[in-house]
Amino acid sequence: MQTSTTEDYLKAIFKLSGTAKAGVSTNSISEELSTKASSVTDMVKKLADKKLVNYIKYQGATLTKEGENIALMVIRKHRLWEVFLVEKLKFGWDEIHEIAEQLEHIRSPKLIDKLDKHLGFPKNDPHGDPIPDKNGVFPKLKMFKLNELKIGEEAILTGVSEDSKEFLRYLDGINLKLGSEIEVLDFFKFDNSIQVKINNKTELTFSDLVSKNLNVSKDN
Amino acid sequence: MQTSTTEDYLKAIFKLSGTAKAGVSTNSISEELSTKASSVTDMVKKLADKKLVNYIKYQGATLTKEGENIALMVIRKHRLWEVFLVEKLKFGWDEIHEIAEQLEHIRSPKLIDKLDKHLGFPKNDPHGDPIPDKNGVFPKLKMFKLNELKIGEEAILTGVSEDSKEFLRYLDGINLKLGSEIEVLDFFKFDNSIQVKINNKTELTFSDLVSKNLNVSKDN
DNA sequence: CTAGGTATTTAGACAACTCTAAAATTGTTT
DNA sequence: AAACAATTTTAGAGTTGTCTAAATACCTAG
Repeated sequence: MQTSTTEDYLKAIFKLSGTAKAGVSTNSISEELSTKASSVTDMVKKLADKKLVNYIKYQGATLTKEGENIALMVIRKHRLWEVFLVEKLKFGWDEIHEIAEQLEHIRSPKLIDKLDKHLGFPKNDPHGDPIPDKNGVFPKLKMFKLNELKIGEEAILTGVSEDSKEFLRYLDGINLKLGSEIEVLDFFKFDNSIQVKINNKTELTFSDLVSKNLNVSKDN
Repeated sequence: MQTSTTEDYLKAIFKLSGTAKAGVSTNSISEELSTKASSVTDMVKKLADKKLVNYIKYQGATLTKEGENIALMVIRKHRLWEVFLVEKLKFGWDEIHEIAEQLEHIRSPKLIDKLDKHLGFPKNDPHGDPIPDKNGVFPKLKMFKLNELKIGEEAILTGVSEDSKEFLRYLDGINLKLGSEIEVLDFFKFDNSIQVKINNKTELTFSDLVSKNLNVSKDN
């Protein structure tokens, strides 16, 4: 039975792994967890002893199958609790992360299944991030360009095709982030511009060029 | 900011204090928490340093005002989470204690207030135990004999006046325990017998003699 | 009122996780 | 390819909470 510290390390390594298969550096883990690099080295060795990570000196850490599974279950719990906090207890999106950081370590498989059911088996957390199912599988999402959606559809921003500095700075300026929820409000035929609502709050209009370069995902 | 171990110790001392003002013995605490007496001595000294308990060697520990307050808040959290688990997640009464033991240590004053509201400000947990309010005050309960209630009223069994073996065995037989909820369904004038529903489940009828000997408490 | 038993405390050690400071390794730059 | 910088690891130590074993205090039966 792993401690909550163990779970924090595995979650951090999972997050930092992304798509790359290279080892996650000691420094990046220490930054993610607000600890010192030397503490990370110690812990990663212990996790390697428990077969939760693969570790080669000076080359960082990767998760084993088992370590990844634990990380996914922690993420599942974190995101389900976030849904609970927002939907049921009416917390604002900004207030929930810290509380979910604590709740994610509650140990009881039955609890999390019942919570999942109580919430109606949500597929995404309030930030739009997907919630792994009980087998650790992320719900399958279909990828689109934003300009391929129809009026009324909602999707999550999952990437951009164009990554010039100007473009990224533009997205930053309008506070559009990976994971943001985009709802298509209207679509103007004459110039192919598109009116959207971001995160259920901000309404704005994108030119055809912008919307072509935004990759979004939609539940199926 | 106290650790969850600290909270466990304070809660244990609170429980063991009861009405008596005498110090709680080292041994009884160690039994309550499944640790060794020597560990308790160590911890109690540390709690005394933090002004959470009064401790005199060989004479046990009592809570300070501050220690008692923390204990009450932990109990409040524990019991509110128990209500949540039963009412919202549909757990059985027998399954919730262990989970609530974990949830009671989640730190966030706002969380517990919102949970309280979400649950409709319950006054009792599923076992019938009273839930302290946010100032640490137990809801005041009025004591009655069961036969003094009116039709439609609900109350919690808090004691018995008659404690013969037969009587207690009878209560045991019908699965009526301290903390059980009793709702008065009907009242028969001709023999003063009373029809009740126990824990929202079982309906049965008590003779006048039985109902006179059941002490119950009702919110005011 | 004292001997023996029980409860409690002390002493020393351990496990998990953290830190600082110093040493080792890698990698970058000219 | 040598030297400097950045990263990573090691060594040694601290904190919190636990344990075992031994010492001490308390209490009660004879």
